[in-house]
Amino acid sequence: MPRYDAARIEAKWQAYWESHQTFRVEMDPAKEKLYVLDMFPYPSGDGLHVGHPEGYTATDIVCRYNRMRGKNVLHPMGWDAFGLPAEQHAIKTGTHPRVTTEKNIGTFKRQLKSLGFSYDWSRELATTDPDYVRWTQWIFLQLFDTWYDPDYPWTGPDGMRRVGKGRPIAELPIPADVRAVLAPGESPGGETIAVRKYRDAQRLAYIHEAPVNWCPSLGTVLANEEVIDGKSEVGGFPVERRPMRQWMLRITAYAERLISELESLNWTESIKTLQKNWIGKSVGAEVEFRVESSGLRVQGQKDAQGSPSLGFQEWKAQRTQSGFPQAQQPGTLRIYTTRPDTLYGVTYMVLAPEHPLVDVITTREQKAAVDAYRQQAALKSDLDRTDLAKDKSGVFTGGYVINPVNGEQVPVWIADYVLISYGTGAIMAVPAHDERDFEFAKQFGIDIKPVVLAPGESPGAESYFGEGIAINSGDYTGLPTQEFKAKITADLTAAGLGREAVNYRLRDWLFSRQRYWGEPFPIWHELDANGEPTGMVRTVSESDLPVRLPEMEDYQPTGTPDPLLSKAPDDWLYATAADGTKLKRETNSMPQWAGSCWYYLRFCDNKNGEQFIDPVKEKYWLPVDLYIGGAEHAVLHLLYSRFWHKVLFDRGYVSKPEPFQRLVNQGMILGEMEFTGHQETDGRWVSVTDTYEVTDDSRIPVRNKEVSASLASLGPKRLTQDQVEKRGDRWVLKEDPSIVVDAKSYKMSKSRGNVINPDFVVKEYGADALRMYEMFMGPLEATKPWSMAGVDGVFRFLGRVWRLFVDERADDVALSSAVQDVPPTAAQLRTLHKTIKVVTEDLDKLSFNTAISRMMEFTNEFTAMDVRPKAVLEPFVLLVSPLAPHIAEELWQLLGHDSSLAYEPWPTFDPALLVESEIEVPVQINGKVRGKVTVPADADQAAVEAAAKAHATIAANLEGKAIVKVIYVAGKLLNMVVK
RNA sequence: GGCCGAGUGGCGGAACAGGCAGACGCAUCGGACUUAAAAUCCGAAGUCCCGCAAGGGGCGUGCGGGUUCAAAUCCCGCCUCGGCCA
Repeated sequence: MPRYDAARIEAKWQAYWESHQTFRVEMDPAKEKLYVLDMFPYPSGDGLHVGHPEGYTATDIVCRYNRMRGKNVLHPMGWDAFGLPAEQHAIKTGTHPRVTTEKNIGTFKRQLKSLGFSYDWSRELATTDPDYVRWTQWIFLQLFDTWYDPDYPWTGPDGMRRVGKGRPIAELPIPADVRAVLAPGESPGGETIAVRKYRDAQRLAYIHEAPVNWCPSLGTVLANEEVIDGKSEVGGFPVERRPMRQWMLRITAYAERLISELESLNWTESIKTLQKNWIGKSVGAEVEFRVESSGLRVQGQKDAQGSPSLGFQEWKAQRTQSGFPQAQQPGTLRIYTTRPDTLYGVTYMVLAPEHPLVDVITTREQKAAVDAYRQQAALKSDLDRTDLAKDKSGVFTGGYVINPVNGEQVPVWIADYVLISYGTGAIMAVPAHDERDFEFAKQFGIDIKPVVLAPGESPGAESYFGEGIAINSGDYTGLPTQEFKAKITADLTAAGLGREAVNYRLRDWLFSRQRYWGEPFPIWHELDANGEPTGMVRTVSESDLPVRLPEMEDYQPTGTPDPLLSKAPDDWLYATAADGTKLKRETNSMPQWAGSCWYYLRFCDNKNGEQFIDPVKEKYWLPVDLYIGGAEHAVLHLLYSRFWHKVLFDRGYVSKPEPFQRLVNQGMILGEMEFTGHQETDGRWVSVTDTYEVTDDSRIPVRNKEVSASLASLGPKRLTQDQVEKRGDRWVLKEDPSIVVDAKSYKMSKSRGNVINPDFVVKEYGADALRMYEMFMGPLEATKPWSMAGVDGVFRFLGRVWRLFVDERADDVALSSAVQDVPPTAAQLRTLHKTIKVVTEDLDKLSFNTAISRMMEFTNEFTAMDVRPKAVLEPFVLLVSPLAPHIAEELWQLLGHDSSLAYEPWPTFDPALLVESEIEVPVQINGKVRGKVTVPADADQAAVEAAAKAHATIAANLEGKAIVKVIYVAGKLLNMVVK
């Protein structure tokens, strides 16, 4: 009984592809290339999830289809293998993370292979491979060796003219005053400490003392996303803000290009918007306010120009001459604002609590309060500080500055709603026209001074946050916001008091982790005679890469903010340079993002021992033509890789400015739909809409979704589909339709117990059925719920395809007698060619679900036929093959072919064969379909009209009415408007 | 609160550029095959009303309006859900 036996067929063909190296690919300049990439997975201990094969199947279909279309297809797979879980496991069990990782990779690889994906496995790589780490570190050295010159005009290999380029640090001009600084024993013109420091401060990879989320209880630093309400997401332990020495990557230098060069990419607008919003460009102005010189501390202080403290007017006069300085000068406060048009409405200033000027400006009387506030603010994360819903807090410093436009004295506050990392870390507050300033001023009783009038309004409103017409603004009064901004920015620039400034929400990338299981930095710190760091660093030479991870005695956190690698053995940690300098290794490690930033490059040339990629191969394979992965990486991963790519581009290592030409996010797969009822302890059912708020001694019925959280105490109960039915737009209990139940699909999660294991599906239904189902569920990009019954449905379809060819009642697997070498009929040819057309067009659109529908229709039609011409079935097998490759190969072989169909030419359709001789035209009266008429395909309007009038129902509808108008859409529809 | 996306039968979904709403699949119901079942094959089916029936009619794409001969599709105003950001 040769039934469709997925297990047998799939094992057979997977072995065939492997032994024949069917999908091995090499560069071939004679052939057009196609690079199709999946976001490689983190090999977790849980194994593959049904969400993974969704994207992988989509890319695999595209690859198999395009191979048949003659493209040279690169389709690799690898592992994003550094990551926290393996290290957490090491902390618990002492198992080396590499052991855990390799084991997990083994599982993932077995699972992926069982799905029959046409990867070129010879290109497999893991970010943890020492050979890969070597080049990740090498790229880090390029970042370290690069500074961004924002004014450099150049034309790239892509032919585009740009201003701004990442250039070798050796080309960085050293200002004379830096060159002039000589430490004892240094001679002019050499590599002085001052020059080195100057360079280090300009590099794309630089060391920065930055406040981070330090969680003492967990012994680690946490990412912002891992901190909720000032507590660790895991365990709920307190988290401190604490400044730590960190490696940063200067991604902000590329912010503008990361926005503008999105333009040419074939990504959905929504992902582009997501990236743009993340980068968050704003154009405004920097303005300097003079610190009031009557203040105690400022007295006698010298200002920037070296002259004794000047009065406000003299200072202004001097500024008009000198222009706006590059950096904030002593005796002034520099702020960033997006609304320079509201300068006349400033009633106070706010410094971030960490702002260095706080120490200078705070008066003796206020010092205690300010110190206390700073301490308290240090404990909060940026997220908590800017949360709009929270009460505003702040303290007056006692100091004042002078508003440059009107000479008014303005009090200076500190408040944690201003972040040190955004703009200049200080703002001018205009409570009348900024929501947060308004809330703050209300709370502390500060003046509110309206200077913008909403269009069409009359004065009187206390606050207005939009654009409008200026009032109470000196000579600027009457100007619309946009004009005002432009004019005052120009005036401030001319007066040396301000300048236009662009700011980004995007921050430089914090690139350090205190973990073991990550790439070590190829960096040495110089030590002085006492073994203390001098602040000078040097790089590990390229020939000494990779810097391997040391073997550790254990993986327990240090209990201090010191990275785990600081516990490494001394022979790893210390060295002496050829010049006798004592060196200590950098002990931070790189974040998981690092490895995933450039894996798409290495796939093109994964065995190269000389270079991270051969430029010839880079030119041939890049960019990635189609990149598919989850939307959770829509921002960070894509932004980071684009940034690295652009640096490599500027430095001449890659020839294309962008790595991923087309990007598609697959939607999330939810668990099966669940029906949940809620039951009282005594067994009575409670409607979801009638939940009870449980108070101390009574239950108050409410009709309020918000309290559904309290349902847990009432005992939610899973119901089966036959216990419920739909009434209107809600689901109710069958036995008591007054009880409304919940009907919802949830995210798959271990705790909910609704996770589907692909191994199970493959075992029960086969890989082809799983692949087909994943594609048949709905559009690739949509979120959609899993349904095991749906898997069963496509499995039955594959069985029908099987029986189209194979007689199940025969003893051996052989072609059915219905499959004959006879010429197809015109109708059969039409069906075939229509199927070829639809499937081809759908695959081009990644519209897999409709392609499958069409194949089902084909199958249904031919199942009914006793004679099935081979000439029709053969092309059909080819159409099926990208989606269900195993069964297709098997049927192809049954049809008498002795090699894989993987490179058979894709069937083409003949439009002439699609033409029908007769067509059915729906006939409408006043836009409502009243009947259909069948006419020859070439019938003209008159013929269709005549046929329509002869139609009984239509004739009845026309009776006694006058035809006012007739609309005829050729071959599609006839609409008669009657009165 | 802001930005992006989505709401179509019992369920997943289809409908190209405004032209027959519900393709295809699941679940359901009926029939055939079978001693019986499974499997398979054939068929019915948005919903309400009229009719013995063939058939005919009303209502229908989250809600309310609008444009049009014609709206799931375009416009205006809402509601709900999802994602991202705050």
